[in-house]
Amino acid sequence: MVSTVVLQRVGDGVRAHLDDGTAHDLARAELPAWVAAHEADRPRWVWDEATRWYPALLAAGVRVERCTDLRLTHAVLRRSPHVDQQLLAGPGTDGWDALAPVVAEEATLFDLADPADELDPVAEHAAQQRALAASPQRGRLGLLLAAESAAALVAAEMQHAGMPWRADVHDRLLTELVGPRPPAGQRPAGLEAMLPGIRAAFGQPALNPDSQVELLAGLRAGGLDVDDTRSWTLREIDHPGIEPLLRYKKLLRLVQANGWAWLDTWVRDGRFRPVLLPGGVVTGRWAAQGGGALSAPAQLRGAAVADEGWRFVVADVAQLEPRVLAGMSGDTAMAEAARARDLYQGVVDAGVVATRAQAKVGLIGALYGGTRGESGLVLPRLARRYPAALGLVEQAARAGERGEVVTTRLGRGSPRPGPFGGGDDPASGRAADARRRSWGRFTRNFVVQGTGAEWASCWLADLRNRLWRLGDGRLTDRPHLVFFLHDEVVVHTPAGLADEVTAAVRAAAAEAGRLLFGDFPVDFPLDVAVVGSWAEA
DNA sequence: CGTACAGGTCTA
DNA sequence: TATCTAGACCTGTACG
Repeated sequence: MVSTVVLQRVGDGVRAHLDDGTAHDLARAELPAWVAAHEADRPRWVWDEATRWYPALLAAGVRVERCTDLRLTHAVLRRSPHVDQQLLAGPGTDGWDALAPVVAEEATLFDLADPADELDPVAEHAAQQRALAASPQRGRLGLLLAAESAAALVAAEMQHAGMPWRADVHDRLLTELVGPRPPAGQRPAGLEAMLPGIRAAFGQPALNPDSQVELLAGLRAGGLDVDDTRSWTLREIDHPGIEPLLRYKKLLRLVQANGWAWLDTWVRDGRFRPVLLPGGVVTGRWAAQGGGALSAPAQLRGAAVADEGWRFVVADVAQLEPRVLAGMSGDTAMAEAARARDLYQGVVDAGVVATRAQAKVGLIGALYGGTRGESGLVLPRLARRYPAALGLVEQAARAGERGEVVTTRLGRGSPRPGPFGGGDDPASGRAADARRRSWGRFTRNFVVQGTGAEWASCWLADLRNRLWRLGDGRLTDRPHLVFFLHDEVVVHTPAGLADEVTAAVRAAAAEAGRLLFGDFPVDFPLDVAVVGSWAEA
């Protein structure tokens, strides 16, 4: 019975190292069947990097339960202050540091030149295991490594399945907003028709709102005292031309970012498949490439439609980060407020502030380091009532200002700052202070955003396994994840299993809370919707 | 003429 | 007296 199998590319083939010390050489084409046969033992598959292995397995219909993604785990261990870096050091360290995921499909054509082939996954795995075992935080770090690796599996599976996306619906939505698709290089008719009114309103017959420079000049020539053309700047101005101009800018932006060109580029065979990169952000959040997956516009989510006979289960956790802060600081008063479905209302009900809006800006200010305006006004009251929570982020900020590394709940370390500079003259001293405070805001947010990302990875990892057990057959025959964005998931499921999926999503959230915070009573209530289209959630 | 950057806007 | 975290990505424009 093997518990670990390290996979390594050797020439054109694959060498599988079992933990009984034996190794098996396989042809590349034999791998999926071999993995499928051994998956019955539920081993942990260890590979250099999931995007170099898992897509081909999924394409062959093979799903694995567990893996170690050495690139991701290496990155975590390298930056964690809880790890003795000497134990990780070796001749391959620089190579592992530099290893990048395979993003473009064409990259696989250049397999032969892949720098990953120079790396030794067996040696790296052994070094990582030694470093982990020697860490005083091995429990939490081990959980983080497992969660990070599971996230790599989720990302590959989501790309494999794709988000159902109806090009015809998308086209209809666009047409309703700006008219039918125009010839390349032309404005849609709906936008073109808005121009005369806007130009007349500002008395600028040649005004071109598509150019920021021309728009700014035109508005100033028309008598408006503005220094930029941002929406929130223009919104403050009382002028009859502003409303149609803002409407024009919003529609133009929509067409430019998610119009027909987006559809042509990113939707194939009824699926939207962005490249998703777990751990792609320093805080541990996922990054994405292609199709602007991190900013999928709410306005067009109606084009995401579940297949015939299928449904979406859309779930998001409200106010994830304040809840995470309550858990990691052990602040029982804030956990009490988090018992409410709406944490901000919980703060109001506790008599800390008068309105929900105050609770929201106050807490967001605490997480981001805002001190101005409304946020600054209510901060002292929050600090009195929630000393542990506010103290934790305050300490993280001070540590960052001193140039120290801060860590998340599970031990992800923040990057080290560059030199803050400074000098004898007042100007450079002020600049250095500004950089210090700026870095403090970053570390303040790092501990919370990063722990939020850890909670989300644990949620995903557990949910993934629950979903698998709900169905039969291949991944895309069963309920499966199709989208994830920081604190929101979309599951595509046969309609008959939607209720079970809903229960699974909730159970996984509860499990994630236990994994991170043990018995500490902080809730992570979900908003869950079973819908036919993403827009209905 | 290709690249880099500024400005802007979308997401959590 | 300070423009509050993390991203992606589009266009127009300046630059080498």
